[in-house]
Amino acid sequence: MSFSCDDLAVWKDFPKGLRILLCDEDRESAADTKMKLEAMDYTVYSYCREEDALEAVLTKAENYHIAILELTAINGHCSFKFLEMVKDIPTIVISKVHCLNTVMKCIALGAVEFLQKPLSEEKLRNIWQHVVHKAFNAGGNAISTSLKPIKETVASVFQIQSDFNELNFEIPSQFFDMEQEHEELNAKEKENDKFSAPSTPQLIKGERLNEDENFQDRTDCSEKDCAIEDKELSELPKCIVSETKFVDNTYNNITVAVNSDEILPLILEKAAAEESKADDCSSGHEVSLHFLSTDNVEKEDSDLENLTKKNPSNLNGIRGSRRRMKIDWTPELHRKFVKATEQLGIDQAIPSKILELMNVEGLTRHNVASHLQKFRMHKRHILPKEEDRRWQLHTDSLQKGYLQKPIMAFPTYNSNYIIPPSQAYPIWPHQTYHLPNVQMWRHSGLPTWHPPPENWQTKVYPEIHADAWGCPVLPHYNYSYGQYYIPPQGPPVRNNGQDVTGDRGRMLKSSYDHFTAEEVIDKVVKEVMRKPWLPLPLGLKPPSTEKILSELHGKGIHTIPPLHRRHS
DNA sequence: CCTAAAATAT
DNA sequence: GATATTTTAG
Repeated sequence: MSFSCDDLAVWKDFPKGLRILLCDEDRESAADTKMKLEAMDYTVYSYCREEDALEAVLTKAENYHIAILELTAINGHCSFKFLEMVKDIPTIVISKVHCLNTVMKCIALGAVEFLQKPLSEEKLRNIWQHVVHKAFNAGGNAISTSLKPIKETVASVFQIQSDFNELNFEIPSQFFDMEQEHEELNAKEKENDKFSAPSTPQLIKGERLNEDENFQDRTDCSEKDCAIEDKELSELPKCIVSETKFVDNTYNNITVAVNSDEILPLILEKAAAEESKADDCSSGHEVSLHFLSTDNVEKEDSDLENLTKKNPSNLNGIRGSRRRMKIDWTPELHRKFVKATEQLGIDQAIPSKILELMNVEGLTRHNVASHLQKFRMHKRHILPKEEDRRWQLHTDSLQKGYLQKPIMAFPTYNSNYIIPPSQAYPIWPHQTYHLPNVQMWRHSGLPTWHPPPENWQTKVYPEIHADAWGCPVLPHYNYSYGQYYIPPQGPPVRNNGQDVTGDRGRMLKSSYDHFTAEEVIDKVVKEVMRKPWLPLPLGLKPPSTEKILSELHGKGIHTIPPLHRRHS
């Protein structure tokens, strides 16, 4: 049970009765702290050993609203086990240690605050705010009601960057992936300004603003004090360190594009959903990024509680994850990508340029590079080398031009044909379109293979795209499976609604006119190979035994084990 | 900065 | 288990 806004709403004399887990090895200070807290009508559960505290939390996390953990350097080393493991309870670290590195690490590990011992009543008084803060962030009412569109969000992230320079506070570069993280960190600063987080005079943020030295130079802490050395800090796994940036990253209902599998993606996705709604209305069709998250927007269960249940892998909380938000390569986005790629031509189509041309907010070069990689692989798969070669032998010069470029040919843009926006893309199946449907053949309007029309290159069949990534040719399939017949045009063959193709046929339904010929073939081949026992798709004639045998013979296979002959 | 390959997430 | 995307490494 995570603490939510609802809980807060019914809590009469909040924060009285706040349940605090206190873990301090120093009995004296523990007692002192406990006393102070109890004076404020907090309920304190005190532990001396980290292990005990940990066990208590892991057993019954809902028992505690907030944790106060003392960090002691033993032989110059601190244990961060608690911070590492406990993710769903706001944890305040208290310590005598005060070197920035240690503080940093704690924050990186998700601590909501770092308090210098000895603790004063003053420092402890406002710790309840962390609980509230968490409740707000738990996806309750406040958040769901007024989400900003993601575009704005992202935009704000970028604008903020300029503020950053004024801070004079540099995060060691090893902390961040240089592309965007700075912006994200900054967003945090800005957000903080808007809606101040619980803080005490010694909050890190304050230090950042005032400190003139940069982080690396900040080694003024004595060796004793500084439990963690720079080296160790720098060796912190990025995944952990990068979490720094989303500590307290959301305030109020404003969202910042940062990493978190839990809350933020949900928010972002909602925002994205809202935006796409808006897009539907306006025909302006700006491409925007859609971030994927683990959880489904449609479901309105945005409670942290629910979220955390769904993701038991990490010990939950707002600070669970590290991965960058996934980008949903929607058909629209992909279309932009392809367009940019086309425009650049094969030589120039590199991530940075594509990115530039695409001009999509928030998209990174990495994203593009990755997509490009996939795109190329896709091509490669569709036009395997060997087939490629064969193909060349059997085609006229017109086509050679395309195919000689081995794998990743970027055909020239075909100006003779204007692709209707509605049909031209997506070139790939989108996640939501799901699987190959063999019956695509019926609708695809693919030309009968063998005699390609002379104007092959310029003629575009209704549902074939002048795909940027290769000629819409179907070489190898023809080769290995023999001829197939597709009604050259006209309405799809329905066969009186009867499903001649059995199981394969059932997969019909998606809109295959979104696919290129290649893709259709690719899918069919895959499907057929996956379930060879099913009948071939309508119009696809199985190769004759003779053909197969001679083919195998040509490949040096002269004997066929009985099993392989069962169909003959 | 680019690409390929490995790691992860879905 | 396959696929999509991110991260890492060269």
